[in-house]
Amino acid sequence: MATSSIKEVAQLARVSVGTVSNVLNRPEIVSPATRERVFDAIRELGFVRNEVARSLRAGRSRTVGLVVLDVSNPFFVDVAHGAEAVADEHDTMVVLCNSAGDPGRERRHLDQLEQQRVLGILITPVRTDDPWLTKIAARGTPVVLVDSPATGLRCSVAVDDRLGGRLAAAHLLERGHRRILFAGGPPSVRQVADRHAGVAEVVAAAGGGAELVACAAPELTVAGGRAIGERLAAMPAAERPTAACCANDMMALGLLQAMAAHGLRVPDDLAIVGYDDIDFAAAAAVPLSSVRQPRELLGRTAVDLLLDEVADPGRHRHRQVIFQPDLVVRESSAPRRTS
Amino acid sequence: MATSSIKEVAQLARVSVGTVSNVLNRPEIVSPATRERVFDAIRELGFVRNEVARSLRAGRSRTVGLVVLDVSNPFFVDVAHGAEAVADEHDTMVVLCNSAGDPGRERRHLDQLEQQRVLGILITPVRTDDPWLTKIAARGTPVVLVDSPATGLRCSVAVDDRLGGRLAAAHLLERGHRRILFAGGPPSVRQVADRHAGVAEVVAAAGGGAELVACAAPELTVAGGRAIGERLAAMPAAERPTAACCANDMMALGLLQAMAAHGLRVPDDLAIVGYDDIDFAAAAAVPLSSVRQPRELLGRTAVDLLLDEVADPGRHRHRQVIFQPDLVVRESSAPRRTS
DNA sequence: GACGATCGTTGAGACGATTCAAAACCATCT
DNA sequence: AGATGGTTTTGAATCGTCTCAACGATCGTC
Repeated sequence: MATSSIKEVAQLARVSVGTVSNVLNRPEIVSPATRERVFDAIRELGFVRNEVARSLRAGRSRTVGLVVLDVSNPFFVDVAHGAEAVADEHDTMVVLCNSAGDPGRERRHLDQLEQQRVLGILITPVRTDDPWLTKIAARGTPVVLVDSPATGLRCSVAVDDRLGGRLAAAHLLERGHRRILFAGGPPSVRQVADRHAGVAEVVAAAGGGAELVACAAPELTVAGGRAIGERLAAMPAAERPTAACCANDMMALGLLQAMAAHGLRVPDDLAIVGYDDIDFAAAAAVPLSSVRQPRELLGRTAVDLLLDEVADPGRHRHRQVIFQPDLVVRESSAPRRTS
Repeated sequence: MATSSIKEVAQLARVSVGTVSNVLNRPEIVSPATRERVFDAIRELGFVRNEVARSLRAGRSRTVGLVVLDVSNPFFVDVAHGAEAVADEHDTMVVLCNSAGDPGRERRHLDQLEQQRVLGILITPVRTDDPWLTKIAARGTPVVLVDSPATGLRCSVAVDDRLGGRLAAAHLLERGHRRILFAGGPPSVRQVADRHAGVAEVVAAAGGGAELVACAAPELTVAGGRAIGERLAAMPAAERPTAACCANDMMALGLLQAMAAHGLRVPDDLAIVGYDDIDFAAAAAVPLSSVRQPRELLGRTAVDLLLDEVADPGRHRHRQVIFQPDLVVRESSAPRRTS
């Protein structure tokens, strides 16, 4: 019942603790007979390695922290999945922490992770370039920004959000839409600002009477999208935009639901393009066109960068990886049957 | 850069390590002057407590593991949220692990948590009564089952799924439906089996030509619900059930989407009742009626039970807490306008 | 000025695993 | 018998923190 230690295993197997440790870590240098005796003892005692002691001795734990903005957003779940896959290969654990967009929660998680002496921290920060992150890194815990570009001081993986915005807008313009809505969220969120900028850029360059209407919800959630949808439905049809770029898929889903609730058809009355291409997007009542991000790859690459830094901090060069998004066209922005 | 230890702090503050430890843990027994000197040293060195060493010394880490079936299901996110709230109050961390319904992944997570010497493990197991859980508990890591009733051997928190099924079915019968579908998933999942049983019980007792049709998807996901919806849409209208109870809200959403895609109206052509009452349910295109579970409370209670056991394993008595679900009626099962 | 009592501070073990230089063992050959 | 070389095994030191018995001041009291 009380968990047994290496010492008790040694006693039972009549060897020294050093030998037990060798059996555990380099079994090949231990003679087969001894090895077997030790394994028997381990089995008999139900010995479970104490990772805490290992970590103390090693000076670091075999764990990386991943702090995300919203665990309920499937986008981050997928990022986490990718991170876990790579971490697994390196016998490392990922602990998922949810800041929920709250700087206080984020800070508490960071403190805990630092105290746990994690290998490193992957984070989508609430505020870009929080000086606290620099302090943490300076104290020896590498930090990699996820879905957020860094300056040369550290590693980061991100997706070109401006390009994503351009892709979405260009697609809608090409489909003949002239009055386009950007359904955004808090402009303090960099991802939103960049996507908006991309859309604006293309619309401005289009000419031919193309114009952009912006509308922001307080949160990047389904509810936020619904709220914007309500406002849209209340507009006279003539003034209403004919297409919408959404800051993310959750909002796009909300918008879609609001349209359905008011008897407006998608894409006929309103074409919609989401962002993230979460699995829900393809499965929506009207399958959503969306800007796809390499979600798992983001996670995988983040861990790669982190482990590279950990393996040899001397040789390591900070890199800022930027991926290209691409557009997945589905029914929600199909060519307009009307007019 | 190299993180500094209590020893260096002591040196800089010209006190013993014991005193630094006292400042950290019982500041009131240290004289104000010394205390200040130590705090200054801590600040100057950017000292960060080493939780690993603390855990080793204490014999356990201030962490509980929470292993869930599916992080992308908002139900579990909410459970985790509740757990975290209580854990926070006790200066404890929750690490969220996703088994994704895979026994192998579950097992790996359990091993890791045990090696980390967590305070205890909260788990929604893939298979009920996995003997491995008993072994873990016997070795000294308390286990609490979540959303799954236990026998007297350990604590558990769960919701009466049979009752939930009865509530959903009774509601639909009361609305005049006679041909009712149960949209389920893998019958090996206890929650599904119980909900099904509850529905079946009430339908059987109803008489008046009430009948139950069962249809199972391979997964309790949106896609699973869609698949069932496709089959439904393909049926001649006369044979089609007029109402559906779903094993969870994800499936209900999928079903709803499939209906919309085929031009069938909810609730007129098909009334739908979901299960879990996740936030998406209320925000769906047609707001979903659903059986509500006290999600956060499940998490809160699980941690309470766990910490009670940890605090005094001697006095602790295992308890099996069962909550009552209740039905939330929304548009998706509104009275039928037709006939 | 001796004796306690009180209050702060100290320092020596733990905790459990890893590491590594040194010791022990064994077989073989001179 | 002794030297040689190779393989196994050992045991002490270490990681950073906490705990607790013991120690030293300081003060009041008689």
